[in-house]
Amino acid sequence: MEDDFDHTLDSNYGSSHDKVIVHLDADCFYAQVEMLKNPELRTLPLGVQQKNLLVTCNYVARQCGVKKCMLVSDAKRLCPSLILVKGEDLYDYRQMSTKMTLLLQKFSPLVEKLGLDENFVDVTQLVAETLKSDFAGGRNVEGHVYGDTTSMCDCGCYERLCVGSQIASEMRKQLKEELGVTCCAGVAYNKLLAKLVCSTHKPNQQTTLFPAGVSALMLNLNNVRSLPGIGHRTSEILQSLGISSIEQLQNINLEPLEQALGRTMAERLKKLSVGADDMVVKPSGKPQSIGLEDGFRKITLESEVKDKCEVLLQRLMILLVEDGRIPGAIRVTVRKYDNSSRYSHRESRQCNIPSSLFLPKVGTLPSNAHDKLLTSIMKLFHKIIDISKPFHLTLLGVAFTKFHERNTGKGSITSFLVKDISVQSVMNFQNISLHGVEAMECSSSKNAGKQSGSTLNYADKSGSESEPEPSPKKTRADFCRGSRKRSLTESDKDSPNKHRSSELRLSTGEPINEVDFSKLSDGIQEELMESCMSLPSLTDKLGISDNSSPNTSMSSEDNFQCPSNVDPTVFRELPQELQLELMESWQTKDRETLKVANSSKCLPGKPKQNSILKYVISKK
DNA sequence: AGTTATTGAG
DNA sequence: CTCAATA
Repeated sequence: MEDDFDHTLDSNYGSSHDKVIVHLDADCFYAQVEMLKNPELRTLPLGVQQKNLLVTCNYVARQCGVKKCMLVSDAKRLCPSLILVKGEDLYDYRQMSTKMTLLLQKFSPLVEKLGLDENFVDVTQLVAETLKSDFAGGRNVEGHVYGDTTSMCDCGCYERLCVGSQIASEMRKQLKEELGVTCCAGVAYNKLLAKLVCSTHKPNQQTTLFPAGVSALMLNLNNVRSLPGIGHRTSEILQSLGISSIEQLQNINLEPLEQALGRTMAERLKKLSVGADDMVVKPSGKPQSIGLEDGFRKITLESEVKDKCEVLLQRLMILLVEDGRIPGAIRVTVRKYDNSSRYSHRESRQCNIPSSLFLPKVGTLPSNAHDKLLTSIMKLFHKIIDISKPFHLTLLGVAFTKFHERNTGKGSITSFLVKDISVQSVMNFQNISLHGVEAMECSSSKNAGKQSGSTLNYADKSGSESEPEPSPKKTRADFCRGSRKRSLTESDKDSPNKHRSSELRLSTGEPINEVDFSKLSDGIQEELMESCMSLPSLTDKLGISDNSSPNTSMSSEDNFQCPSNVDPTVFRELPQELQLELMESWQTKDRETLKVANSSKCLPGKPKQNSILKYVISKK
């Protein structure tokens, strides 16, 4: 660990060979999970269905010519015996995805999730340790090697990538043995190449790429569209420049490219085209926003809008409780009817919200939080849509952002109760249904239908902050022998049986208990009381920006905010009730009653790693 | 500096 | 459709 891997000092950043990246991609992920749930399906042709779309299918089905992203009707024609299971509730898939990421984190803390079924792992460190401690010379590649192996690079990458391939093999072995999941893996010295080479041998195989094979791998790509980072828009622009093949992209001059795409994009694409990529494996934490949206044919009435938003909000509250953090702002998104541009012309507005809405009010449950939020949502809506004129919407979305962590210790009684109480308040509201539809693995093949029922989907909380294992000095022996202690029993126990979609699930898997405050012991009552009092002060300090400038276009003005003309230091010390009152009176434009004082920025620039400590310190 | 729009990936 | 990263 005294080795430094400071790539930023390299001049050839992006094309140096000093990292080892493994990309893992689970084979037909949804279908695999379904087969684990019901092993009888293993030998039968199986398809996973969302709406009228076959989002994926197992390899038995593929032998009949069934492909993913087919219409269900077409697939049935091709393979009449095809078994179909609904894949709209993503719960079990998320659960498995989390387990996979957790398992991979034993090899390196640098695990980046891509969707539910892919992971990047930066194993540079583990490779270095292995090379250091393992004197045994013979370096063999596990699995396939892509392309040419004759010419060699002398920077040492050959040995590193060999060890990388062995690590990848061990990862796949453990994923199979402990979770029952088969994966493909790609091993290379950067993310781009690891991902590209991963898919060269499917399924359940792995491939390693050495520098000698890079050129061939790139040139074998069919067109620029298959480069990660080039989507439909960029590929259209490139097309208009007469570029469709990778080779053309490699050879075009930088200037015209810059002209069309801007300097940063142009330079990035040029590098990508020759297999250079300096993207770092960034451990995925919790999402920065949690939202839901619903597409539909038309909505023209305000009352319909309100109804839709209310439903979205209800479901959103569940996700919020599962997430455990407190949002600092809410955003509303709208898509107006527009038959010219098939593409999403969307508009959104957001405003801050007081975190007090999400705290337990002891004794009196926060029944009005919902209404307050709904009011905010409608206000935001009115900023986008002038309802005095007719309007026609095709989509509504609501999302929470600007999260901050709950501030009590993670295992603390309070955090448990807070969670619990929130859950109850949500449940009280109405009964809820958890349902998700996701067009995965499919390049959005038009929801021709109406009512594209809203999707429930959010990143898993496998994140870095839960820090399941600090992984103290892994040696090769460690990962090779693997820790097989875990999981099998665990996953058997909470086996993802028939979870009804209306069932409410906490992320921790803990049961929801009734909590009667008065029955709690005095000590606990006191602790709860105390933390309730301290919560708003801390969270307000962390989460609410002053945003006092009235000139910044559409923002602030109404809705809840930390009163900008109150010294936050003073504000923080006030009792919760008073804080609330201040905020409310401020919100209702009753601003004269507030003392003017200096207002300083409450939020640091980057809410990146949301450690409370960091926030506090950077607040100076 | 903070919001909003666009793009890309799954 | 959800979420991140940019612009």
